[in-house]
Amino acid sequence: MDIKSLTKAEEQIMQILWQLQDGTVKEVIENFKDSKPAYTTVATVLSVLEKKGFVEHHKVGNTKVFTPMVSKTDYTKVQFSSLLRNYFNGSFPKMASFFARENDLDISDLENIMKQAEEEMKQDHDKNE
Amino acid sequence: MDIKSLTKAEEQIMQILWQLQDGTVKEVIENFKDSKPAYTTVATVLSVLEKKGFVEHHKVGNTKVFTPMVSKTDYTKVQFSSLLRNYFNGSFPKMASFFARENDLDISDLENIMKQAEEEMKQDHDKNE
DNA sequence: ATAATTCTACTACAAATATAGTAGAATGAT
DNA sequence: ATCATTCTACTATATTTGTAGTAGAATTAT
Repeated sequence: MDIKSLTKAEEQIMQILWQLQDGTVKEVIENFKDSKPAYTTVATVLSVLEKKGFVEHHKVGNTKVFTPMVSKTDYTKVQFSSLLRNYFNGSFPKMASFFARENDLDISDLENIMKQAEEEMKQDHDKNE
Repeated sequence: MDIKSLTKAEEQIMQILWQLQDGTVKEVIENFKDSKPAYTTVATVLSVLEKKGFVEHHKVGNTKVFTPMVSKTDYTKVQFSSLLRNYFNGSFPKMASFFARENDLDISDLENIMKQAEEEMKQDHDKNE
């Protein structure tokens, strides 16, 4: 089965879980930046995420600890390819030039960016940030 | 007011309108690749899009011709920045290295890609594809 | 001008999304 | 043990999304 899409609320919670590695409902709430949603709201979304295969849980005492089953990297792949396909004709150079234009960068800036990308590549990028 | 997000169905129709420049319900349906939705389905989605400010229409005879009010480029900006921000820490080099890894590219491939990006930049990219 | 076709306006409705309340079980504090 | 707290399970509900039907107006074909 392939990876489903996340809704806004679901994505927000996955972002927190990816960052925490895993967490309880309570911990997820604590990591909400802005206004905290109700405990039950988060619990409900998490159970939807579980149904969708994005998380699993194990119990510690009577508390569920949720763990991502889809890595941020895997979900990134899906999102990235769909953006590339639908908005840049599948061409990464198109995307790069779009970025350059949007930020008023010139050729030398682009070259600089490539250098940084090379640096990034040397690191183990699989832990994602 | 800033640009809202598009749902799947809405996005599909916007993609067609962006491609056609403008079009009637009928023309939009004709441009559906796979199974064509009902006339009224498309009409309903278009009126939602109008409410959201994504399209406007003028009449030709008694037929509505819909025109995008948000350009593909503007919507691309929103989508692109949100992906960059949420999945690459806002760093384009990170995104570039992600792309490189995903496609087993090495440094020289990346340089090549940059060349292509430069070429893209020389063209008038505002008409988007 | 009458029939067939095409569109619009309005309405309908099931499924998904976003959000949260309540009741009661489990756990912890004194 | 009893009270307070914390969690879960289940239920609830408003809103949005996806999809389309129906009635009737406008247009086109004969």
